[in-house]
Amino acid sequence: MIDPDGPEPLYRQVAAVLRERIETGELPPNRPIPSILHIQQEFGVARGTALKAVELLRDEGLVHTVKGRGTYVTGPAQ
Amino acid sequence: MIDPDGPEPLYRQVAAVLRERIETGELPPNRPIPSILHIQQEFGVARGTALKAVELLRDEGLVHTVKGRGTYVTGPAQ
DNA sequence: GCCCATTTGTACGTATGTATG
DNA sequence: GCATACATACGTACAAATGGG
Repeated sequence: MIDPDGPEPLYRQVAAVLRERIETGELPPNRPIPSILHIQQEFGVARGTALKAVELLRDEGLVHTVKGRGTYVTGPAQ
Repeated sequence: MIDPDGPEPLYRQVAAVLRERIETGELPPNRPIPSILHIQQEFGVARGTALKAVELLRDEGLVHTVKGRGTYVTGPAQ
């Protein structure tokens, strides 16, 4: 899934996996993506790394975050 | 503000600026100094450099750090 | 309104790898 | 070789917002 020894930073690798799930529709619009804790556990990365990955997707406009609730896939019509 | 090409190490230059702000009262006792992230951005240095600058002030007793909260100016009566 | 769990945000400490002078 | 500097990564802690009971 992700390669800790690869040249690509972990947070970029994690972001890439999530990005693909969004683009394939596995994570549909207006639905929450996995929480930071879930991402931590699934990919075996630290909190900061998971946060950075989600931050990247947010900067790309793919997702939007509601504090205290979660991060959601941004629909095409947003 | 700071000179990346100067002979003085960056972390010392950053520390010097913060030290002056404390001594002039711009950063008053028992008040937080800028966070590591803020220092990074303001001075355009890396995280490690910002950390090292604050570490220097801490060694001098000018500030004290509370993990998870921030770094504060140490009052005269401490 | 209050407590509590969940989730996100922010913050610090530390460590490692790489590059430069 | 060493000090400086940057980027990445892990771990931990405190704060704020949300929602359910």
